[in-house]
Amino acid sequence: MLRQAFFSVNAQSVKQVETSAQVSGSQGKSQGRRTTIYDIAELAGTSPSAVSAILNGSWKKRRIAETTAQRVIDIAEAEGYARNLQASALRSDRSNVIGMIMPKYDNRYFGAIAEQFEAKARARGLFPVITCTERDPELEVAAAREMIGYRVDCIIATGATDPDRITRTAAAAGIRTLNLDLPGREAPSVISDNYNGARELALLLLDRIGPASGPLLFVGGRGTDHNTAERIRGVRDAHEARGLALPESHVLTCGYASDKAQSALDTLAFDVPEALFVNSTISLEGVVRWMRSNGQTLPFGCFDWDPFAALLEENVGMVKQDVTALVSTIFDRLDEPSGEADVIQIPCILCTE
Amino acid sequence: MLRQAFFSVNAQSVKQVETSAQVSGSQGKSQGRRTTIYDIAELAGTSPSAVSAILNGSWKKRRIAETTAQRVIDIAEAEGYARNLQASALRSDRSNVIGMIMPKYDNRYFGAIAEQFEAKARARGLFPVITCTERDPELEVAAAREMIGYRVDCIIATGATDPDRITRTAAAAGIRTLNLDLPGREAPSVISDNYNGARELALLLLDRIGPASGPLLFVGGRGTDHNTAERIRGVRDAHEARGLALPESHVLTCGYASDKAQSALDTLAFDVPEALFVNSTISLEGVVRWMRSNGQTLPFGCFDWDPFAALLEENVGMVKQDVTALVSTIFDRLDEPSGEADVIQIPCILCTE
DNA sequence: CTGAAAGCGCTTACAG
DNA sequence: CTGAAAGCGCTTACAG
Repeated sequence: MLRQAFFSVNAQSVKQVETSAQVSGSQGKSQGRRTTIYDIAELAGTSPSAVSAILNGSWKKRRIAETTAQRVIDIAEAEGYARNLQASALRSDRSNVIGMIMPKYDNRYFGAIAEQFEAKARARGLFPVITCTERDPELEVAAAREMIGYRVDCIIATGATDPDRITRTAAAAGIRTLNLDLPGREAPSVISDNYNGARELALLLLDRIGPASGPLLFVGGRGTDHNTAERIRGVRDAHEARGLALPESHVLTCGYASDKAQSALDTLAFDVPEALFVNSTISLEGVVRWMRSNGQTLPFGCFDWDPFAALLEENVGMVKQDVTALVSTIFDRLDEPSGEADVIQIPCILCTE
Repeated sequence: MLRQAFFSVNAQSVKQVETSAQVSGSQGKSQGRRTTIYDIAELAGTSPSAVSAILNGSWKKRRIAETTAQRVIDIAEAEGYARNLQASALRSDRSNVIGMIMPKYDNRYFGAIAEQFEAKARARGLFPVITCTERDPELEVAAAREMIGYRVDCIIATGATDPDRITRTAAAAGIRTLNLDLPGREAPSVISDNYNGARELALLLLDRIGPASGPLLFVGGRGTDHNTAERIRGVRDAHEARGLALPESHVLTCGYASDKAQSALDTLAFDVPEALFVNSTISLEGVVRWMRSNGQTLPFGCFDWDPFAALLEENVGMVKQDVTALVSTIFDRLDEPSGEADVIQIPCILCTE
């Protein structure tokens, strides 16, 4: 670990830092109180009420003189005024913060959801706040409680293990909840059409390996979660459509961690089938690692898309969830009046490469 | 798009939703005011001050009767009380929120930083808040301003285009700033040792293609950003160490988007060199797409690691940045007294597979 | 040892 | 049309 003055490693600029330390040191606390609307009111020769209205944009209805408004805005700028949004939220009972709870950031699906959620939230004038809870049910409610404490306007529970618990906790504080990716019974949900996505991908795989070839091996996910259950149902129906059966032994719901998938394959009690249906890119990491270390090159399909996994030679197809539609639909549901606790399903896109 | 009652698609559970709509409707607003410390004080027959102390944990120093404390805690629980953290922060001038600004969520490096940042923040009793700014300098300061408005205790600017602007904006409100991944001159920074990581990877590539083979092609990144400049310097020095020169024409700093990398290769004015040094997994996406559509299989090395890209046949090596060390070092710097604006560099890990 | 009171920085009906 | 005043839900010195 190297420790050095700024850019000193860089041959291009050996210049030393001069002001920085003092600057950051002298600002803030030592400079005394932060500027408030009272300071600005005094400076501008008007009332705090007027300043408040001008600075939060509600002044058009207040018929405040254009010149006063401009003066106040200029002074605020010059003073480096930053409205205290906590105080504002406390008083007005609207935080303008929208929270999202997310399991992980380790795949493109959740990453894309996070980015689009933030963009859409900002477009509505809301401040987006995301927190990731590692698929841990306790952490999920703890994070929800925290967001409730900060009085967010709404919580979107993405891929939550127990969305209904979050909904009930939030409801007790008068805060709405919406479910994304994994459905709940007590709040509106938007999820992918897992059944049809999985069914199409399974048909593609079965037709690739040919009619005489046995059943697929399903790898990954939690047997208890709604999406995995639906995908298994889709895979099973695809088998049936081709006159095959999917035995229980061929369904390895070993969880989402990649090691789990790898060791599930290592300890398989029978010959590995001719093609694999992998239930997430995370599980796929373990599957491909297992193939590489066992000299196998089995065709696979994966529910969820990743740009590099798509380029692997064994890849037959990937199901890409329609993040744009998912996120925009969840924002539409924010506007629904009462909030029927039904679920909207969004079709997936099958990417064959 | 299907819209349906919960689970009605699912053959396993056709049960209809009964209570949900009413439950979420009757809670909150319609139920009247949310519970406050005054309500609880009345219920418990004690003072709001005592309730406040008990519920925020400061009561040990206040020698409050064990029984009173327990009674208050039970009542709070029963009433579904959620402390208003805004009010608490406003009064105590400590929000206990720590903010992070992040460019994107579309690669494993930033995803891992986000997860570890959150874990470490929670371990310190801080509420982590991340917001992603799409490499847009204006959005970066806008997001910083927003966080300042909510009076976060500290902002960590990760991979920021103009960290110093964020530092100055925050300093005006008395809020500290720390830089991660990309350094600034006006706040403490923690970054990867880009020079040595790039140099080692370039040596690996050069030795792979052999002594007679020409220079590498450097693809991706912004010429203006510190990390890219350092990596180019490392690649250049590696060439020199092998008695080669890296011509300017072989440095394609075409930005971070994958399309940019692809079209930079498409419009290359000379024959493509024998191996590529790719300056991020995002650029690598475009590079590999270009190779696939041009029937090329050039060995590449990439600065940044991705589990699937690592398995591509053309991959020679990937530089994995040490996220654990980066994040724990940035939290160490949070504890430093004044805040020297120097930069600490963390060595990278070269993954050859 | 405990509670009453002031005040954090805003917003917003309300009276002038 | 504008400003004084009350109050959002807490915390914390301070007096009893």
